[in-house]
Amino acid sequence: MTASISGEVDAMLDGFRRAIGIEPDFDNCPIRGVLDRIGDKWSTLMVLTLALRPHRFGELKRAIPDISQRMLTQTLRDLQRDGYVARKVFPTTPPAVEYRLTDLGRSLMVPLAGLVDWAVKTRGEVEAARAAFDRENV
Amino acid sequence: MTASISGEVDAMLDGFRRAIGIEPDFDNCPIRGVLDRIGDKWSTLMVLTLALRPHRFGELKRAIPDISQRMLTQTLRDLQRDGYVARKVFPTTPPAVEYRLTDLGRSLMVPLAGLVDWAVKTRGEVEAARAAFDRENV
DNA sequence: TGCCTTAGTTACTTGGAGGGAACCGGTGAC
DNA sequence: GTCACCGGTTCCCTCCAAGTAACTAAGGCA
Repeated sequence: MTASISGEVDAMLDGFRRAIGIEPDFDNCPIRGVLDRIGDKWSTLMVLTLALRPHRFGELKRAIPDISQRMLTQTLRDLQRDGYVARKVFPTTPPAVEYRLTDLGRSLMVPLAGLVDWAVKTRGEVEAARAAFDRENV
Repeated sequence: MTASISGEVDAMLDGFRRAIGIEPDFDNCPIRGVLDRIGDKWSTLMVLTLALRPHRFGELKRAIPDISQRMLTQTLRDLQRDGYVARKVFPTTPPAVEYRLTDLGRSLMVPLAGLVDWAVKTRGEVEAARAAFDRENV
């Protein structure tokens, strides 16, 4: 780990320094906007699943078995509202509805992949840190 | 946006496909572990603040004015437990406690920078999508 | 006639994240 | 003596994300 991890990080920190001064407005913060989505219980899993291929409503329910129907609908609506997911209705009977990632949704996969990659790589370190902490703090 | 965004994404999706089959265990999922941290209200802001420079407890409270003392302590303990933040006590009177990012914590800045960068870049698109959605759905 | 399907919606409930405020120990300054 | 300072801890309360379960529409099928 060098003193400066990467130019990208430095650029972000500059942006962050400015942000603290200029915009202490939490609700309009673009970072908070995406973090709230990333951070909720199902969004990421849903985006990841839809990245594999488009899914119908029932397919998603089967792909993510422990999600409730209520949260499935709500998460899809939220993702759709933000433009990450497109909803296409086929007026058949019974109705068929297909959900697929938009270009915007697919573009989220890039930073998300970075995060997932980091999580997998540092998994062991984090577990070790937790074990050490719990040992020291009875 | 091409058919395949990047090799990294493809690799992640492969990993994800395996994960759905092998490990449907939510609590031990390394992705969920980092997402829960990233997703909570104060962790990211705290990591970003500590990335600027080490801070004392009171400095953090002043840097993030609307955090409660309770959540400041709790978030710091969580970050410390996972090995992202190091806590150093100076046995002076009154006591001084310094918090700084560990190497592991600094390494998180890389994927985090990617996410922040993406959030800033796509901010307009998301806002437009929301406005369009709200217009169509009364 | 009644039961199956898909894709939802609605009402009720609960667990946990987070907020507010009071309290604490040790010490130096007034 | 008591006030302030720092870095917490503790208790209590509130609010919201999420879960559960029942209900819906429109048609196919037996």
